[in-house]
Amino acid sequence: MLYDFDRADFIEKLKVSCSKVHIKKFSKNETIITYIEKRNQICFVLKGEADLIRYDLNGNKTIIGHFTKNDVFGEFFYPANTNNELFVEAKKPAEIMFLLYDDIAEKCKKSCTFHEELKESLTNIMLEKVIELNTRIELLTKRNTRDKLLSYFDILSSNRMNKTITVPFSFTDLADYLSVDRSAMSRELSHLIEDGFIKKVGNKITLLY
Amino acid sequence: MLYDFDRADFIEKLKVSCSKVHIKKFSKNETIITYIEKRNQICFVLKGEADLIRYDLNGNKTIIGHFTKNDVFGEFFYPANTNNELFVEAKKPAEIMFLLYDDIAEKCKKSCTFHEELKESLTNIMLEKVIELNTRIELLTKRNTRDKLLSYFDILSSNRMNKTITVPFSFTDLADYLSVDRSAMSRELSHLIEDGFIKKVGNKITLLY
DNA sequence: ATTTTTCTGTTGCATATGCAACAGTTTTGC
DNA sequence: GCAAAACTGTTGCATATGCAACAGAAAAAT
Repeated sequence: MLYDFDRADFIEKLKVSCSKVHIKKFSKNETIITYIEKRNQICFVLKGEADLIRYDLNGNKTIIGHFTKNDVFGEFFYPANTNNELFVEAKKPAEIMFLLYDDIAEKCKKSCTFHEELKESLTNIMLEKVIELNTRIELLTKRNTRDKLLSYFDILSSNRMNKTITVPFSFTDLADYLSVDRSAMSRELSHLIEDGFIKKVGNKITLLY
Repeated sequence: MLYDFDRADFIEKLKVSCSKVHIKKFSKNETIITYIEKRNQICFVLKGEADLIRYDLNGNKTIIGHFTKNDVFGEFFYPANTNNELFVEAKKPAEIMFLLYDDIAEKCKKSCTFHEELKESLTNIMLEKVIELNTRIELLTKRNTRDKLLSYFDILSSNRMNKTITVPFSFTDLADYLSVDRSAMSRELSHLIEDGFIKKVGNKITLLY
């Protein structure tokens, strides 16, 4: 069944048994890929963390996605006609595995022992990606900063089944992720504390409701 | 190659040769599905138009997605743990084809002549969905209403390769789609006209830049 | 250990946005 | 064909948000 898919297991298998992949290390703040030409590239995070970042024409930065171990990204998943500068940057020392979709679809047949399984896994990865993106859309469609913050905390909280969560961003980056001004978000965090919705110690947030 | 995938063709094939699908007609404003239980349902628009709608706890309406002929939707693509009321509603008289993922993955083998192709097509559909959602995220991360409107018009314009576009929504619904207040959006449209960015006749918009 | 850079929480101010209300128009339903 | 409902553009007002600037704290670089 689809929802039992074990991505960690799949990535490990791919790493050891497919000759078409290659792996590269990146130090902090290094650019992993830019979104301009490799229409069929798929990337897997083996270690570390990375952000998908956009700068628009006004210089506003937006964190489109935040990726950690076993997450997947790449231009393969992105519309080709975007006008903005897009790139993925390592936020912590990272190890990334690269793969071309064409190698799965066509040429890999001889070298991989689990070619069919690989193709099916790709479907699973897509599905997870779709769900991840729909979650993000739910966040971004909230009408104000307060609701964005609360929704974001809610999602983290229910994922980890814990009322206390550790924000995996700096608050500067969280603002870019929620697509709001940093100082305005900071102010709203203070209000949430005043109003008794949350408790905040460093980057640990406890939901009080 | 993946980017040559012909979804219209695929849907037609599925319709005539798979015994597992069923087709149903809906009149305007009728609810097609609610997102609560059918975790593996996939829906195809054969005719008409439909919106994926969310009402949050404050009663705010958001149009999460807008679907026309050959578009795909369904709870299969949505995170299970969402707290909001979600449903798809026909905006024009619609004909929808329903399919369960499990039927593709397992049981369909005997009845469908093109089972393998079907599975591969599903990957393509997922990929298109991912790209569609990433486009939507680009829109929603714009910091203000003006940029959202211009981005939205840009996307329509480049899709149809025409500086004049027909907005497929009422302006009321467009506001819900961009996740902004209707009157504020209306005001901003007026400013865009004043400032010479666009021309507007009814629901036809011409980009002047 | 020391310097430099980044992050954080604040605040004052300008402005964009949300909200409510209204009237004119268009669309829908009967 | 008529009445009801939905859509549209506008406005006044309250407020949330963006923007700029600042100082102290924390983290990174040397």
